[in-house]
Amino acid sequence: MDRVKDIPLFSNLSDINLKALEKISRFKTYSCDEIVFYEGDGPGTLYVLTEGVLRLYKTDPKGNEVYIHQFTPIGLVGELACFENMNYPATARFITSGKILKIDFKKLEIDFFKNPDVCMEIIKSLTKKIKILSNVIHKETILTSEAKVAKFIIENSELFETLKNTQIASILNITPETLSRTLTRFKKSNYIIIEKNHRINTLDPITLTSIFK
Amino acid sequence: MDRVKDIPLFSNLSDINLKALEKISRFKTYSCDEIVFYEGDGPGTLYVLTEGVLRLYKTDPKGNEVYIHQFTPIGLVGELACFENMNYPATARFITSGKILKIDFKKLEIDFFKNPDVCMEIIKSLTKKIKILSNVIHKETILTSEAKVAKFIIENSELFETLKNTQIASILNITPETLSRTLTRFKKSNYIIIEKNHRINTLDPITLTSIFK
DNA sequence: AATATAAATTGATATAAGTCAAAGCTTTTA
DNA sequence: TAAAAGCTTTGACTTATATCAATTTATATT
Repeated sequence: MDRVKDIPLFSNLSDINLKALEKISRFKTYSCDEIVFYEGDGPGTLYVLTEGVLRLYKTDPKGNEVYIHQFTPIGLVGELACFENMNYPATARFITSGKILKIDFKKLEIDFFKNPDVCMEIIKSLTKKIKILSNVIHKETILTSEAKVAKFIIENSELFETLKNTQIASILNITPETLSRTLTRFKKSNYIIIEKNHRINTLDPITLTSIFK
Repeated sequence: MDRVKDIPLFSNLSDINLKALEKISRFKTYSCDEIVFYEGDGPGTLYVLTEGVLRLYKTDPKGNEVYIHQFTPIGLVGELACFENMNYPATARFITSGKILKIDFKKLEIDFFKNPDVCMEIIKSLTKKIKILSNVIHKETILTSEAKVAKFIIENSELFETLKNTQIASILNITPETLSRTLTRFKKSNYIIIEKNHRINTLDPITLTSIFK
């Protein structure tokens, strides 16, 4: 994906608009761990993630990362800061290698957004983002650590095979110790079995679900 | 405000669209404490708040209200649930008397959103909402109780005159006891003075700001 | 003004989760 | 395959904030 018109968000643009867009944007490749923008950076650039996994997180006063979300292609990133002309509320860092289309937002014509198809795509993208944020709020304000772990087991059991417990803990914004203790409790209660290859076997999904629902 | 066309979101609609909209919507007045929708309710209705103050909150497993936001006119409410066809993620309750335009979302023509002005207004409304949610996340995941109170004093000192400490505590999602203890500490450190009529006098805004920034 | 009701304060205690440190496992590297 | 590095587990301890209860202070009502 090396062309602007391959991005669904822009696929319905007229050739004129497309040309204009190409003039004010460029693709950039990133390697793993590279930062796209920092929390607090001023706005100005709209990003379209086209390759790789991009992690958004905030940093608390102790310096800990507070996980917000991981984006996978294709998606708009940083539109809040652009549309509301505010600083980025989170840091974006690639956790794989990746590629992004960087758009100079200030040079974007206003009537560009008047294209109904673009509008609809942006609305879709924004509602998707609201859903993500809404889930973050639920996770961080309503769920206990135990409930977070139970929810993760039910909804993402397959990730146990590929992720270390430290990585899961960081996604859940809990410490590895708390995750370990919670898993041990679930094992002792016979809710789960963790097999040799770190595959998780959910014995009692009903009870586990009742912990977070 | 009793007519659909008085709502800015719809002010640019054609007469035909306006007529259609009027057919699938109706105004409803609410008294204080009335619930508009509960967390978990199925979608289907889009709300436009036209009068009053509408509080959105979630409920944690212990039954406590977790404050999300208070909306004042004019604003869209419940669009996430409609656009994403999911259950409402929070409960909406009027804390004053109020009025709302209820729109039957399913009957809304898709090409209705193709109107560029409506689109732009919806995008504006959505980004505003993302900003709100982004702030909620910041407040609830990054700030300590002390930082929440410091931020509230700096950004909303005028509200001390009209709100009881219990109400402020509920907005900050902390207990009245914690708020009281924090204010006492700030008073002892000479950051603030609380005057007779519950007016707050900020003596050291710089230090207070440094607590949450 | 006297009383009743509501709100704020204070102290004691409980609790969930984080921190630190050591020991035991795995995985990677050489 | 041995050594090193990186994870995971476990125990002891700390911390921030909630909870519960009693008291004091404000506000509203008669």
